[in-house]
Amino acid sequence: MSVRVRFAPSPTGYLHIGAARSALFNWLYAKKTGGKFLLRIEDTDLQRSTDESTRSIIDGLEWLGLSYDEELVFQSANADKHRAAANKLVAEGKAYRDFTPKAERNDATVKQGIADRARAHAAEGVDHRSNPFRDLAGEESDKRAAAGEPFAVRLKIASDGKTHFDDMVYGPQEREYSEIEDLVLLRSDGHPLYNLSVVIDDIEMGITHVIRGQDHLTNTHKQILLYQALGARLPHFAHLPLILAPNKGKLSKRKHGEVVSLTTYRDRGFVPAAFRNFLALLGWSPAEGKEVLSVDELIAEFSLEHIHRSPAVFNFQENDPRHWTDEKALWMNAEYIRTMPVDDLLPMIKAELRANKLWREEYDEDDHDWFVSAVQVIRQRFHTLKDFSAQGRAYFSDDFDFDEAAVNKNLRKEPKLKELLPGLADHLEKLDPFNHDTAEAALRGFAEESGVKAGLLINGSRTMLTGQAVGPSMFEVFAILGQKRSVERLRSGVPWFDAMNAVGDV
RNA sequence: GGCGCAUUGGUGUAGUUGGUUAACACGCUGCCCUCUCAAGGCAGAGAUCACGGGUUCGAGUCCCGUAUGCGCUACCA
Repeated sequence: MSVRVRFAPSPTGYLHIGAARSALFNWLYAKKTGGKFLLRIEDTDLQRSTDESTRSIIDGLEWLGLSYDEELVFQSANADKHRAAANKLVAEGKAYRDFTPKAERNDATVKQGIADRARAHAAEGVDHRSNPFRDLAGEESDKRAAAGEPFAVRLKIASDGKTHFDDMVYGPQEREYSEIEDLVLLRSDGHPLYNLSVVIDDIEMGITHVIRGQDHLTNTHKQILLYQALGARLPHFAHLPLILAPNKGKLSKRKHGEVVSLTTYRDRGFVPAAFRNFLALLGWSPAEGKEVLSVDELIAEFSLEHIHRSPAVFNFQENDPRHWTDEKALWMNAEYIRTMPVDDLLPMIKAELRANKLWREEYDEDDHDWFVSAVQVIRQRFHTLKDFSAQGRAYFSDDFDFDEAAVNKNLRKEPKLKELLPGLADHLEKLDPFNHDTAEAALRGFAEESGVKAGLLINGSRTMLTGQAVGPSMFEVFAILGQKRSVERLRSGVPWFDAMNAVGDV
């Protein structure tokens, strides 16, 4: 039987990186086994589900390159099937109507409420099979239902025995029935609940392997009971270790903000392949040590056996712009930016420049070769796509900012540069041809005849031409910017002439 | 409260029939390269493998206990 896996997020917000990783692992498993990867939106919680969120999930998967097979399934569309299944279980005596009035719960205190109730039950000796309606006669139950009395439907779980399954990641698991309450399948308003819906939908969609977060590990036992009650064949289960915050707590948007949202990485200039690669390494590692892996390599290397069981910490420092997300993710992105095939990178840079009004159509036409060579040079030290429009701005526009510290360090510190730089411009202007080597010879010659170190002119030029203190080799910069712009910028004197006497504001 | 899962340097991980100085990547430090910053090369710091017992000639690897963290326990998903 061929593999069918699914990613089943609930559309109650942005796509969380933990969920994105689940999607990735499901997708990789499908590709690895030649199976199908399906997407199901679990929107049964109507109050909290939004179209916007669904949109962002789909966009996020697309951005990561995780395309799904077959039609997108909305769980809410199957509600009737879920209800029918529950009613069938009632008719078969495998589930029962519970006429106990619904207890109101406050979302904020549920966890505490659960613990309190459990403690109280233990103290009073109340067990999970003590529901008074559990063994209500069928006729009586039908009569009360027909009379319009509200009821929830609960699965009737046997008093003795245990469920077990062999998790593909966590190994053999078992749980006593006595630990499991008769779970509610249908709310008293007829609304099907999560455990019922997933099981029915997974059966319906022919899912063979359920790969999801470890937070569902213990729920699996309840779902197995449902599969059995429904007489359905069990899928294989594989649970994934959770991704935690640096303090080993839960990673949540509430507490940690946008670092946990996949779209943040897109918006902050990540190359999708780089982030996908990084995500793949959270909780899984390839058999061989190699960590930078193309999609094809990921697929070839991927196996559930190499997923490990302890939770992974997603390392980042809040309030520190330099370490706003995991350093390894940042490194991975830089690695991709400087080493990936330039043709794959170009469209992303184009989009970035376009968004900042720095794109010119000539870059696709007459100036294409120039554009490629400029990218080849500057991408070497960039970390995100954003850098192309920020630090890289001077390569694409004459309107760029000067870094204050760079101006102080490379220009203001040596007043002689006020004359030297225009002097250098005069020499460069005469060059024919103008290129890396001739520019270097001219600069070094001029430095010697002026009695100054070449480095002084080089660093001064860097700041005059790019506004920055750091960047590629200066002669490469001259070559990229070309003779005309190099000469103009050397003569412009903008950032420091005026500021020398004045207040220092550029 | 109960049940479950986990615990290897700061982080991600390797180590899966128990057997040399616990390996790799990111990060960090230093040196080289050099016009700056990266990249790259070289060198280095950093782990009594959560803790305590036990089994064994020998344990990160097996067993028991403890602690800590996380998850589940709901007419949430």
